[in-house]
Amino acid sequence: MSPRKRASEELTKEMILKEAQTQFEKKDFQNVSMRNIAKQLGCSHGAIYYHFKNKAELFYMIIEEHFSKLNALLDETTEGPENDETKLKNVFLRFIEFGLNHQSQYELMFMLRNKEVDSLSQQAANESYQKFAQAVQSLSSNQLTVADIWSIFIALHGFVSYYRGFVSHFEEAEAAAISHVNFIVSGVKSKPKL
Amino acid sequence: MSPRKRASEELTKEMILKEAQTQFEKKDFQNVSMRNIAKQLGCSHGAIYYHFKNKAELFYMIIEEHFSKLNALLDETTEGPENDETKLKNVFLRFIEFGLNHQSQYELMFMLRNKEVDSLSQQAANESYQKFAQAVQSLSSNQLTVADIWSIFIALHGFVSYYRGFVSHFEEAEAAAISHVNFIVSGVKSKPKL
DNA sequence: CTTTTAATTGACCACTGGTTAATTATAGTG
DNA sequence: CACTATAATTAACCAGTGGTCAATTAAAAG
Repeated sequence: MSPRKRASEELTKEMILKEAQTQFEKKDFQNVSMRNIAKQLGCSHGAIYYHFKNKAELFYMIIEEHFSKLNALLDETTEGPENDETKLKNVFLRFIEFGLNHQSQYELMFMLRNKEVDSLSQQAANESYQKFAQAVQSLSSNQLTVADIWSIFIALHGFVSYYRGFVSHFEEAEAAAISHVNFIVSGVKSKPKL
Repeated sequence: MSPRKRASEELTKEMILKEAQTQFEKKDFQNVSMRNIAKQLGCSHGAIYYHFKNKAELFYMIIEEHFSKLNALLDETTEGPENDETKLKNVFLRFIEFGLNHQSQYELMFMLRNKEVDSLSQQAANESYQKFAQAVQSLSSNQLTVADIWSIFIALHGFVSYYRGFVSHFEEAEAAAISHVNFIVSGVKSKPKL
């Protein structure tokens, strides 16, 4: 009554994570269930619990991965060959792009404050923010206070959290994103020069 | 096996709406259920369905009410006795205050794009936004484009959607809100005068 | 005092979802 | 080949959800 799969079809952590990611692209995280992940993988939902202690552990691995991705993205953009203002705009734009192209993950990373999100991911969020703040500081030739940079982040976050669910990919909101980024940058430029 | 309540204890639409509001203050809307509303009211959940067709109808009445409240708030602030710049800041601040003091309602009003929110409330959201845009336009002595005003709204929305769940009342974020509003206003002031 | 009428109950349905214990087939090992 | 560790299946449990409806009963109307 319980045939085991051939070795070639054996379930791996990676397969489960990948399928979860796939579902995250279509639904928000609340609607991604262990049972449905299993169904799509063609395995029983119980099997997943052999590889992951519980749902939280699975989801946590995913967001950890995405915090790394975001950090890498920020570094990469900051170290690019363009001039500082272009790079600053790119930091803003690529943050938005990241948020809109990984909406469910972004939600877990920056929008949930409930029990679902534990202190570990709060810490990861803070670290990513610090990276962001440092990038903005170093790319701007204006006097920006800590509060200014925070407001910039909030403004970008606002864009992502408004358009998420409304568009499914960054490109659909790209024009609006560029306009928003220009608004922010023009505000930054009004600050006194260093 | 089914005693009916005395007249003095009879259920009314208002009681149900009020209890739903109370629950909205503690939990986000996803976790407010017909069953729990009934439990707190000391009635059976079936009783609620005598007064409301379904959950959507109940929730919709609540957000309708809140769109009206927000509209009134915007009018009130715009028509105040202060000078334009103060009033502009107040419009921003009170929008944030509204969002943080009615978090679940704000979520339904401006954050949900799923099936849960129908086209009717989308329309109400647009109307409220138009009111906001007009207020900003009329209170600003600078040349603001449609895109600029949209960016301002997004920046405010960002504040609300970041702090919601993190603080439970506006006052807890008031200092940060003032700082954010000042950031926005200083950006506005860098635009050419009319 | 009797008949309406209106409000309420509670059982029921059909779901979704996480989690776990018992079970069994397979793969690797000696 | 036998044995064991492993990886999977199954079924059940538990807790919740929105929603429906016949039966009941309190209050209102006559």
